[in-house]
Amino acid sequence: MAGIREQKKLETRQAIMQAAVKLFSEKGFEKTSIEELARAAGIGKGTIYSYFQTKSDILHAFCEDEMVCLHQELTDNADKEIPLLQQMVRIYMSEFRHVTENREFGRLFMQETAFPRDVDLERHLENEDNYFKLLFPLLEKARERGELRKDIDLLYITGHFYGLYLLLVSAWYTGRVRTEEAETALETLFRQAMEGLQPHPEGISGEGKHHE
Amino acid sequence: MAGIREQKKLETRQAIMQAAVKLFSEKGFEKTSIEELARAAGIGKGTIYSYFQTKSDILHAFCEDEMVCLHQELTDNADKEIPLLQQMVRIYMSEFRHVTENREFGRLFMQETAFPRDVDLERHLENEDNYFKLLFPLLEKARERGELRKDIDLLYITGHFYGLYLLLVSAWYTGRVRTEEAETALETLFRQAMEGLQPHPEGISGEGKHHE
DNA sequence: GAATAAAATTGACCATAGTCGACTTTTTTC
DNA sequence: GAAAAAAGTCGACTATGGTCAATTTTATTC
Repeated sequence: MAGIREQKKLETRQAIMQAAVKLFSEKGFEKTSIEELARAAGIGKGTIYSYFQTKSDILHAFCEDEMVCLHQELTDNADKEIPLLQQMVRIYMSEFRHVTENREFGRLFMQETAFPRDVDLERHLENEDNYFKLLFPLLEKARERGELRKDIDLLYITGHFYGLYLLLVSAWYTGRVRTEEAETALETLFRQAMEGLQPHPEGISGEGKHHE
Repeated sequence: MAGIREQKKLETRQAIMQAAVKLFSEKGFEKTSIEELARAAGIGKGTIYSYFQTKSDILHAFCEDEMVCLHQELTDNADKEIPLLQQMVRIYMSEFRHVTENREFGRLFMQETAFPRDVDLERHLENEDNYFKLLFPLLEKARERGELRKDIDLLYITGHFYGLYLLLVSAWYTGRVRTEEAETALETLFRQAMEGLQPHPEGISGEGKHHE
């Protein structure tokens, strides 16, 4: 019976994660010691390190679980027919809400996601690939509908949206954008990215170039 | 005579910074202990904490010195007459080179810059303001030349460029962009942001800059 | 220049992230 | 089912970031 062991491993991991979520939420990440966490999970301190390499790994594991769940949800609910702009706002706002739900969790997650340590690269790239799998079909559809230029690599397109998303989260952490304003801000940024920052050649959509 | 004391304070700070740069470069940030650093600077461990609040503060102090220096340089060398696109590429590439010169330094700096801890907010905002002071005049000039839409807030314009810069650095840390490719990638992204991601109404490919 | 006040320095000390070899439990082998 | 092997658990131990009361150095007052 090779089952008992694996069963137990899963349960222990669960116990750690549950204790972590509870304690981190109650007292914050920094204020929770590993020893305390171990006690709360009903195991020894050393055991934690056979499930996670570092303290922040525990946090990341949680965030990643959330993200996987979120991606699944997004994949299922993706409405491929509404305009790309709205699709993107919807997707990134879901992520935004998850990330900013707990300020400290989110900060560590973003720091690690945007500028990962070399140790975490592999895990990170895998995660990123999931993203592309989610986004590319949507972008292709949008392109077919004529909403996207055909001379820009899809990777670059995702880059534009992701860059602006990073900006939004950054602005949230510096207090320049409040939670309530976030969606409007993101939509504005995305729309501007679609339309371009330079004036439109023949004064088409919306804005004039009235000189002086 | 109130001079001796202040003189010494400056010298000690210098000594710490020098030792830090040396040791951090040689052995990396994590591997250098505060005690070691203190010995190298010829002072006691506790003294360091009357100059810097935390270990990473030492790193940030260094990075900020660099940045101030860089900003000065950029302000002096800014050529307000060349196209905005090139100005922006030049500015952000200078910063990119500084940040990526030392991988580990840069990572911590970016993590803290993009998603600052609440403790560091004030310092961060001050830094950001310097940025705006550098960029706004350039953007205004560009706008006068008809290179920028007039219906977008300048803050948003800087946001677009900064977001794409964040993306570039992020892509560098994940290995998706190599150092040699960075400038081309950034220029491409910036140009696309200027032109917009959606097809141009009259099939004009974006060169439609009838200036002069 | 002696006495006093203020500022700066220090290293012993504390808390805790992470390690490691001894120990316990499960699985495999015969 | 007993013995050996493998996998998992544990907490004492190490290393280090950060604190603080005692000490030394500098400035001020008379």
